[in-house]
Amino acid sequence: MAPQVARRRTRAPDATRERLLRAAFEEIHRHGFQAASLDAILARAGVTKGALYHHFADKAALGHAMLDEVVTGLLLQRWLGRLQQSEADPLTTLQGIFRERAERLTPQEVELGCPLNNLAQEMSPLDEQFRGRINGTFDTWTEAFARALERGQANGSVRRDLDARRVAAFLVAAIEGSIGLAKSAKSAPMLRSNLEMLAVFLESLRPASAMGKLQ
Amino acid sequence: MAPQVARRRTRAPDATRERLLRAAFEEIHRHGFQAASLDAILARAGVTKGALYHHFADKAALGHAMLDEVVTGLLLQRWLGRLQQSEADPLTTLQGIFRERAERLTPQEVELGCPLNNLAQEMSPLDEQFRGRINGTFDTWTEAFARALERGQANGSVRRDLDARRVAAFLVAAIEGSIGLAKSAKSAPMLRSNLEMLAVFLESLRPASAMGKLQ
DNA sequence: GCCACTACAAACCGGTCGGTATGTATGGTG
DNA sequence: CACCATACATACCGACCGGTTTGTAGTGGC
Repeated sequence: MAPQVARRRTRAPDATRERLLRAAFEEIHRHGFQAASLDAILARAGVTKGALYHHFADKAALGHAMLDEVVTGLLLQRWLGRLQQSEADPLTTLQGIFRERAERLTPQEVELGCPLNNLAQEMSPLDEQFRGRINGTFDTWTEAFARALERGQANGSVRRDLDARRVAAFLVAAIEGSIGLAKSAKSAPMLRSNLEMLAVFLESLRPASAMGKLQ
Repeated sequence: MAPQVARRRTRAPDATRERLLRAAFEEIHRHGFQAASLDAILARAGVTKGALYHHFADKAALGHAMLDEVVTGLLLQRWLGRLQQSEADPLTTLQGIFRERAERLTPQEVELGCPLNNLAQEMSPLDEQFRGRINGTFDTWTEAFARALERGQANGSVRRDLDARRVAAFLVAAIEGSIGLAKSAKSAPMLRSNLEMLAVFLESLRPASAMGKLQ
């Protein structure tokens, strides 16, 4: 019943799966999860529905795998890649990260926004599985910032009267909000300005004794 | 061909239109614009497709009208209602607004997030008409904050080395990011914490000469 | 070199979507 | 009171959606 006339390439299941994940990422990044069409994803990946449903149970499973295997890694690499191995004090390191992100903005980042936050805003009220995974990544991110701040508190480079966890959560929220507003305004300068404001804000987290040499 | 058996109530075109706008607002707030079903909106409004397409050209027109006539007003009322008539200095007024919002959080606000930002994140890359309207509202909001800060700069209650417009844009972005992250975390305390952090941040915008009496 | 199983390809399906065609009840106007 | 534009209600449509079924080509193990 299936004519089977078309190309049949050499088999490469892992590569096929990754092509699907990447195509799903790109389609979903632009259209959102619900509005992303499987046919569009398949066309972009260059495979057929048979391949998709061989590798994934349904559209939701594709979305979950895409989150776990594409989005989370990308985000954590972008925003806390240099956080662990940096030898500077945590605030300087964070400022460096923010300013590096501001410099390296791609047009896609401004136009489409943060893939994690996009999914969060779309899916959180609709699907607990999505919300749980997304929130887990936000939590990892926040925890990493918080631990960096705590290290700074331990060695005296960060004010000790702060709740590191709450400051970290604020930073993540401000980053995502800045990306989102810049996307709505289609303005890379707006995003750069907000990231710079965050870097300046970080300066206010240094102990008073350290303020002198910086002003 | 149309049996016309059902109830036909008294005519009230304005009320019907408003019922449609309100139903659209609620469905879209939860599901997003693209995923919001016209049938669900009609069921919620208690009218039929004939009524909808009598009042609006298509789904997009309904969305645009809903933005202009429901969302924008709601947002500006929430976030800059008391900004004009307050007699306190602008920073204190803004702190009051943030803390009042933190106290008056409804479960719906935390679960569903900001309707304007939801639409912004979903529709900005897909539809210039949506993006333009949404961005206009963000702009009005930012401008109102900026003008309040400028008034403070004029009367000496706000530092003059700040770019009021950029600070205002940062505030709006941080607010939206905070709402978005709290929605993902399903956490009203997180939103309250972030709004409080913003209020504290505002304190740092006072001139140095005014710092003494506050610390 | 055959075989069993994996990794797909292609056709197909019911359901839902936004949108339209058509008809009619309502209520102001002459 | 006749008329007619307005304000709907209902039935219907093609397109597309996610998902399933069916068939088969590639491929490692023996």
